[in-house]
Amino acid sequence: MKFELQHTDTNSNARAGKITTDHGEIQTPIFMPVGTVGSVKGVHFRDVKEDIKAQIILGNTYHLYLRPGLDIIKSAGGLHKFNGWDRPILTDSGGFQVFSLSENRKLTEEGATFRSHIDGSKHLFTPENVVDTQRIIGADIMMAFDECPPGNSEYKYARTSMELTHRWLDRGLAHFDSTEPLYGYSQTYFPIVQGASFRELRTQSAEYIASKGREGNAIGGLAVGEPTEVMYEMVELVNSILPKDKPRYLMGVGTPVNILENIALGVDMFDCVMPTRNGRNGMLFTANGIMNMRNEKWKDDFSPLDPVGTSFVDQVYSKAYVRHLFVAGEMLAAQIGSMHNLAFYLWLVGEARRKIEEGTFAAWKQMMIPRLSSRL
RNA sequence: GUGAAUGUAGCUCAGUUGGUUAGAGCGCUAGAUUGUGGUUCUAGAGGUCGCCGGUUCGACCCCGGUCUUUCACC
Repeated sequence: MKFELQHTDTNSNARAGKITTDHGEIQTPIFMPVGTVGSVKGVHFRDVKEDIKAQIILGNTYHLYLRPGLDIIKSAGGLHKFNGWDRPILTDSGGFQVFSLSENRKLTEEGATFRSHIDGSKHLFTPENVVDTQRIIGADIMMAFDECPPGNSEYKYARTSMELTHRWLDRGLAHFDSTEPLYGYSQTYFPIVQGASFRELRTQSAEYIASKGREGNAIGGLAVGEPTEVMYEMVELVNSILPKDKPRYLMGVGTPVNILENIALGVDMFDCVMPTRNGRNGMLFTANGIMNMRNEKWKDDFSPLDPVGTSFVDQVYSKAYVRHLFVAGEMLAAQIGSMHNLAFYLWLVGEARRKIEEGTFAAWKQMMIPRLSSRL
């Protein structure tokens, strides 16, 4: 993987860059649709590519390991071959899911034991076997196995957790560096900054992660319950320490406003379930504000779903029809909502990139923020 | 025709020896959702308790009448 920093904004820390992987290039800043079990829920890859214009998607180690399982993915020749997506894939390590989904999880120095949310079976994830799993999946970018403490964690817990994450990182890196990709293309490994909402811990963690000199770095443990302003404060602090010539990935964030604010702070990569999960349930983000498509007020509004939207669904379907589909519980509603939101997110980061290249990003961001958070 | 049931929120139903602002689920109307279990939470609106009369300090509840629906019998 290579990263080329192409433009830096004059009035903020926003940057435009290019990541090159063996599965193609990624223009940053970028949003990565979440494809947990190897699919972007409800959307064909034809549309993810051509309509939404996604350049990279996520997969999830925890989910893919449990189902369909590593034997199947290995037999298929990796996730790209299995699901037919031929552009880059990033896999989350499963650390977050072990803590948010599974039952009876137990942390030890060795790793995390947990019970599957599917059948209750018992499993152990370690920094080493999570590398092996991501080798089998064949992710272009794999993530370190970390612990993600809640946003309201106390200092002592946050510090203990961060220190464990750092020790796990060293083990994961050692294993990564001593193993080879399985399918003939290169893979890279991003470490993750933790430290909850404590400046001191975030500083320590960012310095530790930066010292590893990897090809890209991630910021985890944010947007997990802490106030939004605290998230921005932590990102600003961490980005002042992480190297400028490596991509920075803010995990799990966020709303359209969160994304613009964090681009301004120098973040290059984002992923979030919000466009898909909320889209499936009728909450649509647009350049002019947020629409809840279940609202009664759309029942006889036959204008296009989003007149300035870039997805075909925005022009082909009316608001009234989409409301009808949501109220009726029609699966097409979920598909339309997901496509619209993802296309909008990709438009948003693409537009941010163009404004950075033009040198007008900061002003554009200030103009956009009140619009993005208004309700239609 | 006779007998027995039934009637409470838009729907399906609880309800108390007769006691103050009559409840639930679903639906409806809104809000939430940040490294995804195709969701899940939260709040709100909505009822002259079939109708008429009676008993009682007080009736959704007891009594009489009447109408509705259902079942059984002749």
